[in-house]
Amino acid sequence: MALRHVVLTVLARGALSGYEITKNFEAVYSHFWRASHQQVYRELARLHEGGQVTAKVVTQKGRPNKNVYTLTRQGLDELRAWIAAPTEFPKPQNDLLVKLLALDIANRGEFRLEFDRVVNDAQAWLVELRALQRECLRTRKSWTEHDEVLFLALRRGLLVGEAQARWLSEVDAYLRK
Amino acid sequence: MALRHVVLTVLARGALSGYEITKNFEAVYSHFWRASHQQVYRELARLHEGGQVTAKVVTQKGRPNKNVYTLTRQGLDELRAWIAAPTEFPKPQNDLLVKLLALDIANRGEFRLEFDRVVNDAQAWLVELRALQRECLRTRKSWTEHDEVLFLALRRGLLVGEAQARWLSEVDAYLRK
DNA sequence: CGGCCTTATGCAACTATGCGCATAGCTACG
DNA sequence: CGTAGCTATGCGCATAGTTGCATAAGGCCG
Repeated sequence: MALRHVVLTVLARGALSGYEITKNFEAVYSHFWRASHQQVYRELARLHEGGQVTAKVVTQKGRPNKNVYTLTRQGLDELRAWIAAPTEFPKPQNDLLVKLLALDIANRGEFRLEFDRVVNDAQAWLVELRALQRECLRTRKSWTEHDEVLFLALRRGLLVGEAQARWLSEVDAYLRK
Repeated sequence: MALRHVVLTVLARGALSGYEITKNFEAVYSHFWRASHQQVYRELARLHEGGQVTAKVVTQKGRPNKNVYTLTRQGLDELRAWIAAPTEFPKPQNDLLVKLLALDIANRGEFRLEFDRVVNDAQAWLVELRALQRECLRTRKSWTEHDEVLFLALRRGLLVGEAQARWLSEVDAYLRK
C-alpha cells in the first residue's frame, strides 16, 4: 500500500490528471519515488472505485481531454490514518551484496567490470545530487514549506548515496587485497 | 529475479534443504536479505522445475525427512551470468519521506509519535549492528573469505544506517523549527 | 501528405512478493 | 496422555510491480 498513498499525497496538494501525476513523478519526485504511467492510472482507477477520489473530465483544445482527480474527505482521512500508522522497516535487500557472496564461483574479471559500473553510477548520481543541492540552496530564501521537504528528500539521497559510496570503497579495498 | 539468485548463491556453497536455507536467512543472512520459508520453498520448486537444481530426499531419524537441493551446471551458469549482468539501480522509495511530504495535511502530534518510533527503531538497529561488529572483530584472525564478505554486509548496514540516522536528525531539526 | 513527437488513456499478461493457513512426525515436559 | 514446540513442507489468495501492446487527437517538420 505504498504507491496508493503516494498518489493520495500528491493529490492532497491539488487536483491533477493521471498524466500530470506521472510527469510529476518523473520530474520533481523522481528522487524518492518512481512509478510508470500504467501503475498510476491503475491506482487512480482503484481510488476512484473506492471513493477516495472523484474524477472530472476536462475538455481541452488542441490536445486530448483529461480526467482530473480530486481527493475526497474519505481519501484525506485514509491518508491521515496512513501517516499516523507505523512505517515498515526498510529491507536490507541489495543485489551487489549477494553477488559479493557468490564471488568465489564468479568470473572475477566480469564481476570487476560490473562492480566498476556500479561505482561509476553511484559517483554520477552523487555529482547530480550535489549540483541539484547547490541549485536549491541558491534560492533558499524564497522556499515554501513544500520546497523545504523536497530539500529533505534531496538530503536523504545525498546522505545515503555518500554512505553507499564509502561502502563501495571498502568493498574495493577488499577486492584489491 | 532476486530471491532466485540469492537461493542459487546459497546453494553454491553446498547442498541444503529448504528448511536449512530459511534458517540461514534468519540467522546469518538476515542483514542483507529476508524471505519467508514459503517463498524459499516456492523458489526451490521453480528452480527444480527449470533444472537449475536437483533434489534428493534424505530420510532422517527422529525428525521428518527433508529434500536436499544441489546446484546443477545449468544453475551455476545462470548464477554466473547474473553476477556479470548489470545490477539495477536501487529505488529511492521511502515511506517516511512521503509522509513528510503530506505533513501539512497530517495530524502533527500523531506524526511526531510515528517519527519518534522510526528514530527509536533506527537507533536500536544501529546499537545491534555495532554490538555485532564488535563481536565480529574479536575473531578477525580466524576469518574465512566468506566471513569477510559477511562482514562487508554488516558494514553496509552500519554505514547506511548511520546515514539514515543523520538524515533523521536533520528531519528532526526541521520539525522542531 | 507522411512520419514522428507529445499529450492522454488504458488493458492484459506476467513476474515477484507477502500472508494466512494447513499438515505431519517427532520430542520433551508435567 | 495432553500439549507445546521444533523440524519440515507446501498451497492458495492477495498485493505489487513490469512489460508489451493499443488507441487517439493534435502539432511540427520536410
